[in-house]
Formats: sequence, C-alpha cells, structure tokens
Amino acid sequence: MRDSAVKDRILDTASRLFYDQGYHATGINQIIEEADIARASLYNHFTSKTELLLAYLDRTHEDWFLELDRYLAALPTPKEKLFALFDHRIQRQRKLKYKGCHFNKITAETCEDEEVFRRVKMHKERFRQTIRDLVGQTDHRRMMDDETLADTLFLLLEGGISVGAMYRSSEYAEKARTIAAMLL
Amino acid sequence: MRDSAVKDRILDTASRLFYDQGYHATGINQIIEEADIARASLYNHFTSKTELLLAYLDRTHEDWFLELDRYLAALPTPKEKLFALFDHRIQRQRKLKYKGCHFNKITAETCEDEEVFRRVKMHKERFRQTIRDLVGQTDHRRMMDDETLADTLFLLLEGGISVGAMYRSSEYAEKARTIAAMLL
DNA sequence: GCTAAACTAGACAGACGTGTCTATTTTGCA
DNA sequence: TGCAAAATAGACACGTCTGTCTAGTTTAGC
Repeated sequence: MRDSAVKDRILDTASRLFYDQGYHATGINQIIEEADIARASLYNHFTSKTELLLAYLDRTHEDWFLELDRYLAALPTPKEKLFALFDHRIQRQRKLKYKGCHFNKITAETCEDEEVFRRVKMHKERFRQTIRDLVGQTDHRRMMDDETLADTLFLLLEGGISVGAMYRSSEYAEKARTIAAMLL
Repeated sequence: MRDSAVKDRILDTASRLFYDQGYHATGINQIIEEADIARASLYNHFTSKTELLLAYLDRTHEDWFLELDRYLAALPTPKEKLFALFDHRIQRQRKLKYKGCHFNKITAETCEDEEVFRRVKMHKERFRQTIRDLVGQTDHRRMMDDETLADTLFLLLEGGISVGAMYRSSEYAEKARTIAAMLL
C-alpha cells in the first residue's frame, strides 16, 4: 500500500464528515467506522484530531483552487472568468446542499487556533486576489476603481454564499451574480 | 426569586459560551459551573440542551432588533439609518471580537434541525426587510431599483461580517460601508 | 522467501457528554 | 408562621470522547 490508500480514505471520510455535520460533532470513532480502517492506522497517519483538521483544510484549499482553475481555463475573457467565479460557486453549493463555505464553517466552530486561522485567512485572501487580478484585466464600466470593484465582487459573492447557507438556497448567490453584472 | 434570576443566569451564561466557543464545544457541565447554579435547576427551566439553544436563538433575535431599533431611533433620515446599519454591526463586531454573526455561526454547526433553521431564516429575513423598507424611503441615485439595491446592501453587509470573522477584522465591513455609500 | 513496514482488531484509561434522581435547604407569598 | 415552589449538592446511569497500547496479520520490496 504505497502512497497509502488508507490515508486517503481517512482524509476523505473525515473531510466529508467535518463538512456535513461539523468538526466537533464528528468523532474519531465515526471516522474509523465509516472509513473502515483501524484506529491505530488513523493515529499512525495523523497524530491527533487537530492534525486531521489541518490536513482537511490544506487539501480542501488545494482542491478548491484546482477545481476553480479547471473551470476558468475553458473561458476566453477575464470578464467571463469573473462571472464564472459566481457560476462555479453556485453550482458547487447546489452540489453541497447549501451548507456554505468550508472555511467559514470551520471559523464558526474553532476559536483561538492560530493554525486554523492562518489557513482560512490565506484561502480567502488568495480568492480575493484572484478576483483582483481578473478585474485588473477587465474592461468594466469604471463605476469604481479596480480595487473597490474587486472588493465589491468579493463581498457580494461571500455574502451570497453565507446567506445561501442560512436560507439553504442559491437565491442570493444568484442575485449577487446579477448585481455583479450591473457593475462590470 | 420571582421571574427567576436563575433562569436568566443560565441563559446568559449559555449564550456567552455558545457564541464564544461554539454550541457543540460547550457542555452542560461548563454552563452550570459558570452560571453557578445547580444541575437540576437547568433541567427545571430547560428540558434539554436543544431547548436551551432555541431559547438562546430567540433571545438573541429579540435583543438584536431591540438594540438596532434603539440605535436607529436617534437618526432623522432613512439614508442615515441605512448607514447606521453598517455602523452598528461594525461596532458590535468590534465588541464581539469579530466572531461573526450569531445565526451564521449556529447554521455552521447544526445540520438538519428545522427549529434552528426556521429561526435563523426568520432573523435574516427580517433584517433584509428592514433594509428594504429603508431603501424604499430613501432618495438614492437610482443606479438600480429599490429591490436590487436592498439586496446589494444586504449582501455587502452580510459578506462584510462573514469575511470579518475569517479575517478577525472590521476591514471588509468598513469597505462594504464605503461601497454602499457609492450606491446610495 | 525473508524482513520491515503497514495494517488489523480490540482492550483500555480517563475524561467528559447528557439527562435523571434523591434528599435537603432556601425562598417567596398568603 | 407555615407551606409550596424553587433552588441546592451531588450521586448515578450510560454513553461517547480522544488517545495509547498490545498482539497478531497482511503487504511490499529486496
């Protein structure tokens, strides 16, 4: 079992459970049960539940941008890519049953863990920067400067996802997209 | 002890802990310890931890709008009131150490509890309606129709608070206010 | 085929979770 | 002042939590 399939199965299962039912509501016992692995295997690959959480955040972050890049790659113009940011997350939320942003969820559950905080902030900052770069390459209506427009799009989208989790709906994320279209 | 001070102390303590460290991370034992009340007293006033959670949401909702109404009452124009929505929540988040919206936090922790969901949605919907009403009374630049403007302000503010929790900062809520000023 | 690493099952420790119960004391009011 | 309601302390049941450990089995690579 080189590049252990076991480790992947642990992380897959933990990720699913952490997101679906929450970090604190998920116990090690449930993870080993559903991943169908031995208790010692888990503690062989991860020294603690906290390490597992950090691995979950790291992998989610990587996958998240890989998926996004793949989605954007097909599109020719920066403006289309900007719209695609909305579309991609709307589709994603639909698939995830509107449980909201992974990083927002973890922030809501964990307090005072600097390692968690660092990862969450880095993830969001990179996303914001992605928007900022695309805005810089876009011919927009110049209703506001590039920086402000990027912030606006970022806030609309984050707001849409956050509200979407509370409404269990993509309604507001779609409204955010419509509003973005008026500004671009 | 009429209108039991004990019950208040329970709810005060539970509310503080639910918000500060999370619902699942807070145990009954810690609540009775910090509230300095007997175990049986808690279960006399609340049948279960879930009931305590619902009471927490109900009271938070009521207090939230009472506080907001008091804040808005002093202001003469609807436009000033709209800005005050931002100011009020920014100040509040500063006081709460940027842990974000109570209802957003609970949504992130609890899945599939319809009673929780109902309360969260009702709270947000009422807030959105508050914005909508104020927009209807405001002479704004007509860059968009009233409904869309209200949605925009709602999304900007919710986004600002949500991002603020992940950045532990009021930076983006303040940016949201600045953007709102450009649209109003 | 041998060896070491990886995986397995499962017992265990010790803390903590929620909720119930008893028995006693305090409190508020008529 | 007397009595019912409300509060107290704390034991208890029973489950779950994280993390450790032992001992046996499977697997991969030389």
